[in-house]
Amino acid sequence: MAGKKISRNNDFFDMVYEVTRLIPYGRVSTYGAIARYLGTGRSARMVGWALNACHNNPVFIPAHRVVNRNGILTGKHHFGNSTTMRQLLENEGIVVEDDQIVNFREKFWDPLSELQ
DNA sequence: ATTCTGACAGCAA
DNA sequence: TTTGCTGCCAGAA
Repeated sequence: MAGKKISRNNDFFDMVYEVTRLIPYGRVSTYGAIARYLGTGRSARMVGWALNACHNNPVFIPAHRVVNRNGILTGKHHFGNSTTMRQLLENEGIVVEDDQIVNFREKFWDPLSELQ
């Protein structure tokens, strides 16, 4: 192999993808929670940036299960149509009203406490 | 190398 | 309560 770098080694991006993949079906997490789990609690924006490039990853990543700390679908505009993210969530039994997850507190999955 | 930007979060008015 | 500004970090131009 003549030094072909498809994806960087375990970068922050891959870490984000890995955690995001661990979010259970029907549950959601937040950018800040993932960032905090990775140790860099103040890089929540980087989590979003990483998910923005998640299409580079061959593995499916349930990025629709990641919302902001208020349970709002701030990244819906990055799923092609503005309704795709909401549909994906509702498909998993999550109720979304006005771009916000209903009973977000109950659906919230925190890697810090769940994965320990 | 320097500057800009962003799928956030926290805090001040 | 809602709105707006600031800090944050890493990648892209």
